[in-house]
Amino acid sequence: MTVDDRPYHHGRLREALLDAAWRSVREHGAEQLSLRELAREVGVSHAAPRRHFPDRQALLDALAIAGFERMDVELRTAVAGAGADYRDRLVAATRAYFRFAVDDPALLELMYTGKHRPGADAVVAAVAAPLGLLEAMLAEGRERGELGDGDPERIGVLMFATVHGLAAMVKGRMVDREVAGGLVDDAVVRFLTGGVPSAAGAPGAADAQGAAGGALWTCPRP
Amino acid sequence: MTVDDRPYHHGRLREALLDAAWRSVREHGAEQLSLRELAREVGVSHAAPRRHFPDRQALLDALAIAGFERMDVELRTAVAGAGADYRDRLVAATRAYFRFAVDDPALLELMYTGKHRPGADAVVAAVAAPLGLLEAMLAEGRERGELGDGDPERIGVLMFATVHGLAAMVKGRMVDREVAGGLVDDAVVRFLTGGVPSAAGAPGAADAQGAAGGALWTCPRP
DNA sequence: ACCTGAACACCGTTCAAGT
DNA sequence: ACCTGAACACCGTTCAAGT
Repeated sequence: MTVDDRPYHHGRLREALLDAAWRSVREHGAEQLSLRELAREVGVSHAAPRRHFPDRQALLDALAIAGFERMDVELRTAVAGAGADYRDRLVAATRAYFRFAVDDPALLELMYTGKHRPGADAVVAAVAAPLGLLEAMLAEGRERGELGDGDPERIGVLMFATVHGLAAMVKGRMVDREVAGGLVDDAVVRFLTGGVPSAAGAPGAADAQGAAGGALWTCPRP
Repeated sequence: MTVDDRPYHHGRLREALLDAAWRSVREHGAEQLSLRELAREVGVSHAAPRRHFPDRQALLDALAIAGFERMDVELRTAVAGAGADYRDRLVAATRAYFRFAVDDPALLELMYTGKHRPGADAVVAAVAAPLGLLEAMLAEGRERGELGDGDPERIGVLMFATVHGLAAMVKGRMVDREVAGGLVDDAVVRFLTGGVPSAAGAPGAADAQGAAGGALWTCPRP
């Protein structure tokens, strides 16, 4: 894995630590992350990380910031690749958020818990980029007359809450990923068309429900 | 605070530990909880908790179970005190969940992370009670014809996602509690009437928005 | 400039021993 | 039956010292 006998003496330690930390958080959650284990994994003394991250929280903050940056890239890439139609691009954005949240739930949690910790200004600043995309898309929808009589800000908050909440339910094993994904698509379309998200059968959601035909909830009920 | 010189030798240790743990989690989160500090606080040796909780996780699980039980009580109390009208009772239930989630976010997180950990059967079982209430209320709504043409199961999942998501946004300081609470009421009513939750002005939500008049989001944007 | 090694104060867990 | 005290292996953080 290493090029020579002293692999991390030349400025790659910071990146190597972030890389190992990301894998550790992804697999075991931020709570389990151990600086000493990270240092061992990377082949460096336990005090070495201190040069790059003053303490454990600083490393977690850096990870959270990188997470928001990656989220922003993924959202914008998804929107750019969705073609010209406004609704397609909005669906692509919400799908990308849902996918990010479901694929890496521990990172998302780290991002939000890091954000509302006092003194984490850099983390708070990092959230502005992806949030700016949502705002821009809703402003565009308003201009295009795609939002009906709805208030763009209310639509934005409720859309975020719905997608975020459905992702949380998938994380908590209350609904299957595919079912929740179908509900995301459904909800977004209906937020635009003015229908209620709860009615059956939306453009792209039929197949997600279809064959299974049974219960939506996956948790045991009385 | 104590009756005599040996205050916790007679079976009250378990309750005292859970009580201290609940306060600690509520204030600093589950991650920060220290068994040794708890034992110190309660006035007992650091090994004493072991008689009642085999390890740290067992104490957290007991706390999660107690959390679901308390949630169930609060939901049912709220519904019972809301009068006879179906919609009032449904709004009362969602308000109670929102209130629980916003008032004690660290406990809620502990409850859900504890739930989807392998081997936590007792925690999984405890979630059935409050979820049963939601299911019963939607079944009643269907019988009463209050759900329009919507599928009760889809309405249930989406309502849960919306309320849970809005509570998460309050926790993350993305929206104010009052604004989110107004959106909860609004969304529930519109899930029933068949309107879209995003449109402006719902029965009980006007005042929550009103005076402030400004932005719904409370986080910095570009 | 970047990393090491020893030291300090904490932690969860275990286990023989006390009452 | 319930609790104590010592022990073990970990942890984050600090700091003088090495290259």
